Amino acid sequence: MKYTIEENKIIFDKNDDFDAESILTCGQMFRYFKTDSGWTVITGHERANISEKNGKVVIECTNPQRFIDFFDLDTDYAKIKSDLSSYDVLKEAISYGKGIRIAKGETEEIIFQFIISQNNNIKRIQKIVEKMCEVGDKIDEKYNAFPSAKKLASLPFEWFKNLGAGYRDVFLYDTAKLLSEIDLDEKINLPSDELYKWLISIKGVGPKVASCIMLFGFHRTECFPVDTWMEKVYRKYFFAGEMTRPQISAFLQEKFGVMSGIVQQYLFNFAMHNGL
DNA sequence: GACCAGGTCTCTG
DNA sequence: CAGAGACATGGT
Repeated sequence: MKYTIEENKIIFDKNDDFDAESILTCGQMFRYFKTDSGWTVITGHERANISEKNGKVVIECTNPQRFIDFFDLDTDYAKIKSDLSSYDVLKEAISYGKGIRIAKGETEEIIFQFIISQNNNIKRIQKIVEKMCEVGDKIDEKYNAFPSAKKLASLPFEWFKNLGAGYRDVFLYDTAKLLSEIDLDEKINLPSDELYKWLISIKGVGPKVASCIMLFGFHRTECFPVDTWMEKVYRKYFFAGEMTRPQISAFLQEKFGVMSGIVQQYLFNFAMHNGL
């Protein structure tokens, strides 16, 4: 996508390949906020305010380079959508969510946040996440960063109990200890099968959460997370016999290859917002 | 007051 | 390996 950088702003023409609301609310991140002029999104220690003015999209932010990467602006989503539209079953979902892009989240916070997401709803996930951010580094007057694993590992179990996270509190506590003792950067270049095995070895991380972490936290687009919504989608549009969720994931992954994660987001977004 | 939410863990056959 | 039940909490 063509864009220009002016000081702390990324600016480009309003177009069909970028829709802030779709990108932020399609279930790949949790720290976004509706504002008077548009949206605010937080990733790591960076903040962006997205608005539209005179046919331009303006991303005013703490770090333009980070948000060019975060919003994957150098990837050609027009071509991706064009290619994927050869599948009839995807046309409606792509048309509905045409402005979606897969964001590149911060790995560590994605791990914590998707552990919270299991058997939970997005509103409550956000509430718990923001509660955790009370102990995060200050970004500005209004927002804090999500706390680091090291910071979390320094807090007593009692603190986790009071998050309102329910039975997931022990998962968060254990994961904080675990992540504070390793170097996540060493995981970035692991082959996907090894990365997956490592992730599901974490308590509270199963096949679905591991897939989400790989897709949103490691940008492994060959992953196909299957949750309640995707199971419904499978039954309605792809049914090829009774399967468990991991089997459905493998089946669709086989079908869509490296496009899996992107396909999944179009379908998930469409299913969630249209109820199926 | 069930039922569900971007599931996972543990135990069992 | 697949199936069943438990699991905290908050919203319809």
